[in-house]
Amino acid sequence: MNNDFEHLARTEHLPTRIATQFAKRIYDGVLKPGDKLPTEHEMSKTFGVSRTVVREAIAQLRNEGLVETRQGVGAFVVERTSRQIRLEDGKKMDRHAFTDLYQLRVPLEMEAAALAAVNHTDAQMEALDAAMARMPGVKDWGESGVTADLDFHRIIAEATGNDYFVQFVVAISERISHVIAIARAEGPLEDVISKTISEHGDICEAIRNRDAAGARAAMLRHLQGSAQRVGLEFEFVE
Amino acid sequence: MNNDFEHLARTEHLPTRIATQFAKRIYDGVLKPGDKLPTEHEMSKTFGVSRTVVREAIAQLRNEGLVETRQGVGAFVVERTSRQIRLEDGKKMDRHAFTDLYQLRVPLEMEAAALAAVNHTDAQMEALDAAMARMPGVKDWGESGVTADLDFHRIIAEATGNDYFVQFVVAISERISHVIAIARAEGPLEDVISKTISEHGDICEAIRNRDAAGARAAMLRHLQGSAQRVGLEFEFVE
DNA sequence: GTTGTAATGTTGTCTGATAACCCGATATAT
DNA sequence: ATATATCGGGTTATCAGACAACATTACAAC
Repeated sequence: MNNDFEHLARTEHLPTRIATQFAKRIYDGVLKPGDKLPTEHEMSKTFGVSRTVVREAIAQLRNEGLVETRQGVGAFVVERTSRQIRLEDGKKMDRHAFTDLYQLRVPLEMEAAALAAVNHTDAQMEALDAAMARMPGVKDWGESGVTADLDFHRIIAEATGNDYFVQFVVAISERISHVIAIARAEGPLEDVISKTISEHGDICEAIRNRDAAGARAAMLRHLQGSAQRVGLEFEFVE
Repeated sequence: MNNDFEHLARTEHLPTRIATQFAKRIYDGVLKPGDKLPTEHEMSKTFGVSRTVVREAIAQLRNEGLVETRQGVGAFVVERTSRQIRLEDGKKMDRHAFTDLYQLRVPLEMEAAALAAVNHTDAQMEALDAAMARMPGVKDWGESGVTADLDFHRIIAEATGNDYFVQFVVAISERISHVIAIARAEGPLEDVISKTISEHGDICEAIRNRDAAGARAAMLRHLQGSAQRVGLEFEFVE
């Protein structure tokens, strides 16, 4: 069987090529929400591939939240408002991508800290204290250290009362922390930990006092300190 | 053939059930990065489903960025640092989810405006002016109005020089704008448009003058104004 | 007019086969 | 002895055709 994809990347496998093609049509508005995609049989015929491949392509679109399938009926383009928010990011985590991601992280976490200061519950404050209490026990910056740091940031995000912050902060900080754990620090470990604890403490206190501006500032100092400890420059416009 | 999924939701179709199961194992650390998944044949046998289903399940995991497959070798759990950033968001866009998303948008776009003020190129400034010039022609807040507004915000994001901002801002503002287009405004359309133009103008000028703080403030005013025009309250901690 | 039923089209799943590919083992050549 | 070439087994990728499950529509029966 001949296929019609000579103009596309040879490396990508068939289902991805087809899915990409339809994704483009959807984003470009050629296929509008509610529109029905061709049947699997039709697509199989027009693209010159087996139904297996077509099905996998459609599954991909479904996973990306672009279409939804109904058995016995067909595949339909979903409403824009109910699409997933997702970031493609094939990029390697080189130094450049890393600083860019860090740059995005900063305003998010600052705002999260501010909102947490205003909105946190008593239970969340306790959870934050508990997370802090775990820090001094950290002996290396492997699993336990990273996890403890991650927990701290996640709990703050949760204290905003806004689930979007939790998802974004967790996704981003998780990714960054693991890089940090590898790219690791200049200077002795004790210094890193003690400084981290001290900065976390500042944030903690500001939140406890429901001091939004203070929390924001403390978070900025922490992120700047953390970045500096791994020898990273990032631009934050005052 | 009998299957072993009675304990799971009956509604989900087979591939999703299997994929979910493996995703859980990965997130729980039972399967660590680098680990090899069972072969398709094995999984087919142990789960009591056909290889078609297994393949689709694996494709789903691959789309979620959790595993990567190598032809002739197998499927492997990917490193955490190279996983996609993605936000699950099955939620309906009710008023509550909308304000939450808006709350996330604000600090992002403020920072984007500030960075754009510092980093923009001449070409990007021209693109911004061009986008502004298109606004007065908007007659309704349907396709053209939404697109023009979206363009404005996207160009600012691009002017940060940081691709992550582009992706986040586009994903979020796109989603919000389409809701706004529907939920539409109290008050006459001319007012909405003229106010939008005026606020965009302020942002534009601040960016032109490379006034980061001004851009940030102007963006905040714009977002607050925009929210207010659709009768939305949101919390932004000063 | 409503309800039951058959027909049809579509997605979901199954089965078995072939092609493309990777990797290690063995054989061969230098 | 080392390097290279070839082969074989295992795995994923794709193909082909079938049946099952489900939705929609049209039509028949009441």
